[in-house]
Amino acid sequence: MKRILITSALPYINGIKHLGNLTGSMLPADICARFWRLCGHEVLLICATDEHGTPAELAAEAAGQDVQSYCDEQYELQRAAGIGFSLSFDWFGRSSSPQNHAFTQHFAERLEAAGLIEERTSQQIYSITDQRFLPDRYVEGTCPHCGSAKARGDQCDSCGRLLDPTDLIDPYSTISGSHDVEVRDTTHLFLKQSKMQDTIRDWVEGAIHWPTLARSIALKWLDEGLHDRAITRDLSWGVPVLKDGKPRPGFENKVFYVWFDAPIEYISATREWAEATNNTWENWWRTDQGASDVSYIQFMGKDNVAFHTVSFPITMLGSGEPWKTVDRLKAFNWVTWYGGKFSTSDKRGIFMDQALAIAPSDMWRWHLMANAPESADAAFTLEHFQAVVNSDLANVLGNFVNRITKFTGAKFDGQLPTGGEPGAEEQQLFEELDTRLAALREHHKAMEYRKATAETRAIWALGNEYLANAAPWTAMKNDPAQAAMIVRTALNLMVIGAIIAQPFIPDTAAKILDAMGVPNDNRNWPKEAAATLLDALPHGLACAVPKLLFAKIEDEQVQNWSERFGAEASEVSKNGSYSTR
RNA sequence: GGCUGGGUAGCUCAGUUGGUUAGAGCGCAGGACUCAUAAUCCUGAGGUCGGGAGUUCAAAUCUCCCCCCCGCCA
Repeated sequence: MKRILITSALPYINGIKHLGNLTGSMLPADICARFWRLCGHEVLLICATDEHGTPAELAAEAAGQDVQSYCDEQYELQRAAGIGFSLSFDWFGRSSSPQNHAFTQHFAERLEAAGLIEERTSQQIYSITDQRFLPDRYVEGTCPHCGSAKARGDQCDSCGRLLDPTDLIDPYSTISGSHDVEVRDTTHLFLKQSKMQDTIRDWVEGAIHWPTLARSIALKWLDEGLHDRAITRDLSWGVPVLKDGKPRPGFENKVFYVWFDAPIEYISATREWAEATNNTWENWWRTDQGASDVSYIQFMGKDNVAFHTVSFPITMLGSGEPWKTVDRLKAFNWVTWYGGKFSTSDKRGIFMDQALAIAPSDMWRWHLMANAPESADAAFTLEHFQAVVNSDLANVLGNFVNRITKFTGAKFDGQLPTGGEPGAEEQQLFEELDTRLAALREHHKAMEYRKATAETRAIWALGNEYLANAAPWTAMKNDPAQAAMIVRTALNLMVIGAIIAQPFIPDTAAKILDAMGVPNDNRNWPKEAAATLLDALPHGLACAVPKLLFAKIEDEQVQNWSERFGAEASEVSKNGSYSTR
């Protein structure tokens, strides 16, 4: 039995996530976790909300709430959405937890002790109206190079030049629009990433199980040279900065930067889980306390790769302590809404709660993984969703289950028939199933979910093919024993089809397995040869006809959703808000 | 401007270390069956593999140049 730690990138707290966010980390992490659990391994699946930072404060303000209660509320909404999608997190934590405060402060302390932290003073724009320092992207003004009036603090879109907010002429706050701003000195803790250059390079070069995309991103950062980064901010909501257990002098009104404390929450959330369930977190994260045999897999969107392959490892390795670092990681591209970006402000796209309100979670899970943005961005369209769901789920799987269970009900009194012996037709089926099961397993191990769904579907289709070839309705007339054997084989095949479908469509798979009375212990990933698997159910077993598994999606529904969610070939806006933050 | 990734049948995508007639699903056409959610099964049509040049007995697959798309970085 292996021990497998799986983390999903943390969804940001400012509202329910859209389908793209779900597809890029939370859903595939869940698929992966479910697969390995079915294989009998010990899995710990961790996720949490990422709650700190300016966007959270502003979102709370916009909602007319204090940050704490805003986060409390949003956390519950996101947790509920996760449950709605049957995401099997062992723990869904919060980066604002006391555990994360403690770990974040601990890491900072260790990094300082290792000589990797120093205080530096720099100039930033302070908005008197908003009473806060403005992060680069919240300052706009006139570009000193090209004169464009709409240059952002980090970059001018007009001439493409990178800027420092203090370069801007007549800067103003994008929060309030106020020009009542000034340049102020502010002191922050800087993490001397440059000193970790060689350590990180060695570590990345030893990471042989990473996809090339992740490696190249990490190496690119290293080749360009790591910059020292400020890991604190002038905010009140976040992890306080301490020195010897007390507020650090000069940092009373500062907190750690959200990107510093967020990944640490992977560890903290594990601790939250351990404390709540009477388990231990150390044997998952400390290689000196049992974590050396843990296999750690991370899921994330492409935009998060650098933080997971460089920044977070610097925190861990820089501490000088034996932390478990990532072994394998899976990064996804974007899901787009009809080729454009999902956009909250333009009401374009579907969010997790809305999705659940219009179709069952299994439909979304299946479609999103069958079209996962693994090699490139993938466009989500309602028309494609309808086509895939109707074909794969309703027609191929749903109809197969329905036809064989109904036939059993009508001709065999609803009992798994006995009698008859498998022949050439079955032999061929066994061989094909063996081949396909092996392939499916490999695709899951490789975390290739487009391929895994295609293979899963092919196994369901085997059921329809087999019935067409074996034609039990014909055999029924002249050779009842033969018909019994065919029906028995098909019912067993249906159960295998449900068992292997569990990672993708757990709710539906459970309906099928429940109807067949398959006990939980017998729902594990199939290991035996097909010949054995296809006569595994006890003869005489009562087989119920499950309620219709999938109602087809009608054209009128697509039409209706289209109008509701702004489906149209949207213009791709360069700065659309896709990211979770 | 630099760097990933992508550009393969109408659509969405596979194509391992270069090697016999380039594959799958959907869609389309024809046929079969009638157990089933007018579902299913079989067969077929359809591609000069973004463009050009080169290496090779042989290139979607390697090299060079160019064009287009998403993204990251400067």
